[in-house]
Amino acid sequence: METIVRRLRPLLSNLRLRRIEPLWPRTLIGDPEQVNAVASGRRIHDVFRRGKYICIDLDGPRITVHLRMSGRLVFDPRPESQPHIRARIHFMESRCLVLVDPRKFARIRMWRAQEAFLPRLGPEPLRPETVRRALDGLATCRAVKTALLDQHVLAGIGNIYADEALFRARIHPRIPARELTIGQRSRLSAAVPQVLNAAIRRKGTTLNDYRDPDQRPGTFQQELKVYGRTGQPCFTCGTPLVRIVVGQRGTHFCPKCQKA
DNA sequence: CCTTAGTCCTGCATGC
DNA sequence: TGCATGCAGGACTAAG
Repeated sequence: METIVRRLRPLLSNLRLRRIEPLWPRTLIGDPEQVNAVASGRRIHDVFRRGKYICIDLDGPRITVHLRMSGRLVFDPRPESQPHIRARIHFMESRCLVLVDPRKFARIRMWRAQEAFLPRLGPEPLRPETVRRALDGLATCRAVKTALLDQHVLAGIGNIYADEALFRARIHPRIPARELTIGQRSRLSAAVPQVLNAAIRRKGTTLNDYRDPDQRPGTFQQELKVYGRTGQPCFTCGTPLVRIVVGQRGTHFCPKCQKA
């Protein structure tokens, strides 16, 4: 999302919104007529990211886009276009931002200025001190991996990056969050921002669907140590990596480096 | 409040 | 080859 926002910001700044056109009804939350009545004609003055939400601030209201797993944004697509277009955001300047999403999970939402923007999200996990504070605030017996994925605890960590951070911190994903030792907390606090910032430098992780608004893939998949490597040897110790389910999520780890 | 399970969806991998 | 089946997954909601 960070990579997408960085690409999107210069493309969208100062454009004036004409209309949001949902093609799959559930993609746009709320009544399209009302949404457009509020948002139409307004100028974009900021584009940024909060957690996994892309935020587009107009003069007053805010548009958020959540791409979930398979969503993509395409700016000014060629006329021949592509399948799975779920919504189009049209601008007065004859430009267009298209949401493509095979699985139909992505959502666009308009927020009025006076209402609280976004769900209650935890802090951004890009600095060790922030992550450390969040981990120390956890009194939960849930698995540490489940806590990392909880957007109320920290906002923006997805399944891939949770597995990668836990591997780098040498922590078993099922350890109850409140039972983490001081050493484990320190290692995880360092590992989470390390993984996320490295992925941002590599412009994201492209496994199947992910592309930036210019349709360029990321390259962080080359740096993955455990995610999607079930049965392959651990880069540290050679032990075959294991896949389990934690909090209904596929979870990849090294049974030797990440002891229970 | 805390936690878990179910829901939404389709493309792709797998197996017969 | 063709078909059926099962699985993945982020956030929300309902239920325990």
